[in-house]
Amino acid sequence: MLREACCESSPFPVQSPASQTAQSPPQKNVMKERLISLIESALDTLIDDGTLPADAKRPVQIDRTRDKSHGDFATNIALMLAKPAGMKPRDLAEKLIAALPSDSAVAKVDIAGPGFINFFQADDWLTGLLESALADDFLGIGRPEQPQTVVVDYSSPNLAKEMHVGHLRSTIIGDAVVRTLEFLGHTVIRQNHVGDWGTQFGMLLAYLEEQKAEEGERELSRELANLETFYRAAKQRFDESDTFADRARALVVKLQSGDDYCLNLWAEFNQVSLSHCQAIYDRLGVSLTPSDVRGESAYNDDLAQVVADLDSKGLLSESQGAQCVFMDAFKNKEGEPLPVIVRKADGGYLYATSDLAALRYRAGTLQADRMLYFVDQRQALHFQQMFTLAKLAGFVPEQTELAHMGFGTMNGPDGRPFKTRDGGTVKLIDLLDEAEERAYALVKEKNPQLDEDALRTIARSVGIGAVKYADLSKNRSSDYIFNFEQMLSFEGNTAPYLLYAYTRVASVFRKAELDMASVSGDFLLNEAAEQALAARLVQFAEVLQSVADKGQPHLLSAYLYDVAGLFSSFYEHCPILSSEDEGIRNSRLKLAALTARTLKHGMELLGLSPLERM
RNA sequence: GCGCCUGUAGCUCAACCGGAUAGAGCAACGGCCUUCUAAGCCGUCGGUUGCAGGUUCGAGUCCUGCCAGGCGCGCCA
Repeated sequence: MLREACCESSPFPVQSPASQTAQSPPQKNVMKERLISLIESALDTLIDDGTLPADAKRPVQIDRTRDKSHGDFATNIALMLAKPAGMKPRDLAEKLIAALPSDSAVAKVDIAGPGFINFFQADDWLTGLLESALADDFLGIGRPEQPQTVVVDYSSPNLAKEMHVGHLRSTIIGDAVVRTLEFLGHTVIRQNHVGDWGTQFGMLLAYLEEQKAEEGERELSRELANLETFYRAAKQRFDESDTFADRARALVVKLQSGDDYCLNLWAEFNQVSLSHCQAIYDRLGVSLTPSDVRGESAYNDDLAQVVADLDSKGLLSESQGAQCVFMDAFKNKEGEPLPVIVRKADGGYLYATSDLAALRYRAGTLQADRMLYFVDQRQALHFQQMFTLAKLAGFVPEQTELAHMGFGTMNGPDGRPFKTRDGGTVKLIDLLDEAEERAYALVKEKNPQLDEDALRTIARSVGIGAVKYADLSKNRSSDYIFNFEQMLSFEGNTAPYLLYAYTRVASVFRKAELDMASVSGDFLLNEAAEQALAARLVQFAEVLQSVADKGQPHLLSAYLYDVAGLFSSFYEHCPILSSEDEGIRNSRLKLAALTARTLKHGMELLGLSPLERM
């Protein structure tokens, strides 16, 4: 049951970010850095002339404003320094502004409210950013000076069963972050840490063996077509027959000791199970491939060494027959030291042991600078222990960032864990089927004139996209309520709304028989709707950077929803093709082209499939 | 018992390192299609951010204590 907490009895699971390590450096923003150095220079001036005490210098905070009337960026530096300077914040702000070096990127500087300094960026600075985004394959996103190698552990289903809704969040969120990291220029190594090893495989192999003898290969493939049924049948045999159960236990031992016959049987089972997973990935448009699979079994040969190394580092102690590591930071229910058990009294290894082996492999062989684990929030304590221990034992260098990107549970409309009507686990395949069917009905209702192929294509993009987007648009660490009606709605922050916004842009160019790449002329941003859209478009890079830093794709969702809304507003208020003035027409076409590319790239990073028409 | 987490509008969700008037969508109500896809746009209504203190120029955000709920806590994964 790797990566899957026992989820039967947990209607309201934990919702915490609980990443124990520091985040990578703050996102770069050229304008921010520029303003910071201007402010620092002004501070130096005021310190030199004695207005400010010599120890007044501190990190300058500068943020984007929420309200356009406050300019584009604001700093609270005058508020922070007012007390040490013994001045009123607004008076200090005034002196700071007077001391600011002039800069062509800054059009205006204001004092507002209690003493905020607001910066208005110059129009030609903005249009310069727009031009460079439009001219660049990466939409103006610079390449990192030091690309990182990031190992991302995600999806990681249990191969004993079919994928169910519990695997959705890890798979989708992990994939969106992976795509974003790659787009930003980092090297990503996907690790699908599947659960392909453990006692339950004895039961499955025993049943597989039995079925092969009784039914022959053809029936067998039919039987395996539904892994859930197969698992249940095996479990039933295990429970009702002692001889079967004994055989199952014997098979586990043989399997783990490397018996060829067992390994072949095991490989056969896993191949079928993995092909089911891959079919889901393909259907979902998830970038995982068979070569990303490195399951629990891959670490089997390392487990003894992991324990031996812990021992040689003096970390290991025996408790009630088990090999344990006790760390001061972790206490149990009696307030006594809480062990990480790495070897059971019967000699068997555990989940923790293979995770330690994986950590060492990822740091050593894969040379990870950073490791991200997209695993259920309920395993927060486990990962805290693993990360602390891996560094303590020297399996992972101190400077490597280890982060558990935990996520909450997907609940049904009643706020309880999402289940079938009779309380069973919802298979992912069934969920996706229903999403596509619902989308198909909706699309057909809107556009009955479309042919079957077009309907199916649109329904796939909308249906699958809706399911993914519903997840990706929410804060990862919270639980969320899964609701088909809401996610398939054409209104609000949904996949259909975003997809539709893109088709409207695409349609402008189709109508005009123009190539998006061939837009020309200068940006002329006179209308409020144009300015608002433009100002938001140039923020793409910093949004992606924060998605990569925090592992929170909903930041990108929110951004794209915002861009789509600003475009829709622009589209209503600013005629593009019918504009009389050629300069304005060209400018609007350029804005539309950059919007289209931003929306398209953004949606693709989230794993949606944008459509040219719908 | 100890630890972690959550509580924001009737509902579903936002709110960047503590910043300015807590934002969207749905629902309700009212406008806009002879003009680039109305799957759209514009507007109105809706809040003691669970409660009480504290820190701060400033608190949904930090601290303390309550209330409600969830999750985790020795040989499962």
